[in-house]
Amino acid sequence: MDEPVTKEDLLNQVANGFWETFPPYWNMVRAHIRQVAADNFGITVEQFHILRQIRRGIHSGSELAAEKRISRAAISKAVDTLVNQNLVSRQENPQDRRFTRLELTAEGATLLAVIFDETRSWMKRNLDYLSETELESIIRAMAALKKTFPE
Amino acid sequence: MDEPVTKEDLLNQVANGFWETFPPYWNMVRAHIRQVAADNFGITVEQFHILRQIRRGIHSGSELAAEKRISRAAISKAVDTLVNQNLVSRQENPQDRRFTRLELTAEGATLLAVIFDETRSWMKRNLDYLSETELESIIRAMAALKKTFPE
DNA sequence: TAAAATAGTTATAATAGTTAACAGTTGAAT
DNA sequence: ATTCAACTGTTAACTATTATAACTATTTTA
Repeated sequence: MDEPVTKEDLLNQVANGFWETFPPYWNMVRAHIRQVAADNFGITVEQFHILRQIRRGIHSGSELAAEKRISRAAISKAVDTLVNQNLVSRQENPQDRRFTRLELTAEGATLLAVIFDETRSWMKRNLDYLSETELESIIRAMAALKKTFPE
Repeated sequence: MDEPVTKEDLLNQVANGFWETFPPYWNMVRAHIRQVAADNFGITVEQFHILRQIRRGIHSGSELAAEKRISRAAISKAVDTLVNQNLVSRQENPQDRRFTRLELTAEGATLLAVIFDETRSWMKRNLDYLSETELESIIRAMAALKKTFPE
């Protein structure tokens, strides 16, 4: 009677454990990004996320707003500052002229790659304390979590 | 040669998979909290986190600031609004009068419990699509991740 | 006991978000 | 074909959140 067996038990364990795991880990990563991105490149964590989404293939403001769940107006202003820093370019889309296609500039792509590399190294150093079995469970957990995303 | 075997491979899989998993999941949860907390109770996600930390046993502003990695001044103002809403009380600490001990009021504790319950139900509905094996891998992954936290 | 350190607050300024209103563009229903 | 609805992106006005710096009060330490 010391092992959880029912699915209900497992669901409760995940729901309860969530708060002690995800927010602290996420805060830790954010703090690292903030340090690397702000101290070395003068961009904020939020700007980093916008650059990241553009690299992922999200090229319109509305999609960015939906992804980050903030207003289009807020995205418009945030993109403004990235364009002023020459990290992002706006281009008219001839197919549908309502859209403005956002692209990383060469400078933006390089900056993002540096931050990603730095963060990957830091993350790997951090995870190196774990066993191969533990790493495998994290990989399986990530695959499972993706299934719960909407749409 | 289609299965990863070295630890280096596993570390890379975790570091690369991170971005497609943690930020979207965290955004999803945040959006849910925002909806429940804002629409029903008029508090923001950040205020919810402060209430949550106080319930966890963090009772001073400086500790809250360190945990959330924001300034003491910002915490002071955030606590102000929670006190004005009668969700948190400030009490002088006779042992060390520099400190102000923060406590949840009865109203604050109730509100927090309602949001937690609601979020747990939502999270469980969401995770219900997963198999027991998948849920177990998430539980193991959370335990592993905790080991990487500092201090 | 004087000096350094700590907790918390206030004032000011910058940043980032919101809603509302608007212009331009596209698609769809008559 | 034309009008109407929907969508994209922007601006304006406002609010909220944060940081920095200066300050008070208190405690610790050298």
